[in-house]
Amino acid sequence: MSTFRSDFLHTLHERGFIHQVSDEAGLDALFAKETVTAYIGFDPTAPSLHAGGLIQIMMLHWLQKTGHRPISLMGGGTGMVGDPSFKDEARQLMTVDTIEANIASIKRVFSNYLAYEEGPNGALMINNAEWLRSLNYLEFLRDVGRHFSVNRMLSFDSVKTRLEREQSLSFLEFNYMILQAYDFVELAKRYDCRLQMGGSDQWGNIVNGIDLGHRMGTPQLYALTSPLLTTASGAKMGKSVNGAVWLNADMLGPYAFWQYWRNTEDADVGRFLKLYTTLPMDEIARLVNEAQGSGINEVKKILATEVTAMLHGRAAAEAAAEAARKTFEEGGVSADLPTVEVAAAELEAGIGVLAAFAERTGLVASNGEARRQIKGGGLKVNDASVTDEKALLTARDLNADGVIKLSLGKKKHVLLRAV
RNA sequence: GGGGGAGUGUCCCGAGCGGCAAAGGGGGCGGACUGUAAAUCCGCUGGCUAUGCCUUCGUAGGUUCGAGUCCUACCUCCCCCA
Repeated sequence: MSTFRSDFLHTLHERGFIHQVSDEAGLDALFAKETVTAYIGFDPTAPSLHAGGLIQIMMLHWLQKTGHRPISLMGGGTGMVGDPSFKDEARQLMTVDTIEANIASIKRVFSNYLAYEEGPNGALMINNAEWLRSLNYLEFLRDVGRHFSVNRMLSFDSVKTRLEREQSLSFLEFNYMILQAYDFVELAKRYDCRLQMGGSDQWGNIVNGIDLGHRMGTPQLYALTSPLLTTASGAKMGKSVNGAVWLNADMLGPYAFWQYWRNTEDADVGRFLKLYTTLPMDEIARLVNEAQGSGINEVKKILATEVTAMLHGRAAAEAAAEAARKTFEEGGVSADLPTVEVAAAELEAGIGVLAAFAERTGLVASNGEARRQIKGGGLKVNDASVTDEKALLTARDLNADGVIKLSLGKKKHVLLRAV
């Protein structure tokens, strides 16, 4: 279990990526012997992946880095069905337009982690719409459907909750696992893809693909899943104070992304360094060992900067780190904080604090929320608590840099800039 | 097909004799303590042009001064019988 000969499995294991593998010895031997092609599927359910999906991307990254060929598979076909695994109700069906738009948007982050280039281990970006959308129903049933036992499909944990209580499982969704299995076989045939990876919730779907491969005459296929990641206190990865931690910069800026990692719980720092950065293992060990008490904050900054640098580039990561330093350690104002512009004339006339926090910057959801926060001492203008909900912000509140700093709590800041 | 039960604050779970903006949790947000951590403690957790107004308890009607609460129909789900 713990000693792998191949670079790839050895690396994945020591960094904590492995939850389950279908045939450890066999897969290890394969990786030690030849360049292996492996894939992970991404469903286009939103215009961006979030931090929860980062672990999958990192697995592909290591795959390529250890000399093998990664395939990032976009679910342009499977997205039309929707994966019911471990969901307690059906998702709303997406239109083809939405799916295509989501894929185009999701794709953008991959090139930061994978090299899409010619060559034996150049990464491939593939869309399963390519073969799924043109399937002929009757042919598909006869060629592929006959290999599936409904009895067995009903026994999977991934659909059990749906079957035993709550909501119904539509025939449409029930087909998802068949399509995903078919994808694996199709990729095996077209690209000699031998391994499918994914989150632990994908185990059943992946194993179905292996079985289908047996029946349809592919070489031996393999499954590898990563653990379902939660923080040390049990929260799911990828949620932050403002909602999901999106990877796309237009949905979550580098500064906010950096902040998410900066706020990692102490107990998670070592684990996250291994999973989400490419720092060498001995250096990670050194960092974690040296961090005594509050010294761990320095390590959290390294974590945040490394993770952000991979996604948004080194320069953006360092700008985010610097913005945070000015804001938190000097109590000052950094021009790199999120900024909202207002017309100088409006500011001259005066903008109500409630409007400034709610409508203009969206720091709070409504005027009512702003009032409550004022009562609780949560809103600040230029670092001074707001006590009067009728107060007006005017040009006099602009600081030397021509901005007004609005804060919700200690961590969320937005600058109001007059233009 | 027959019988029984259930759908509650658009994050979730859940109480609710006809006067309810609706108990209690969880989650979330803010405050205190700290280290931009965890744990703990405290406050808040429908909207608004706000001593008032508007919207909310599966959907649509009805009874009533007044309905989450009663009646009718419909939708969805669960359980038992066939």
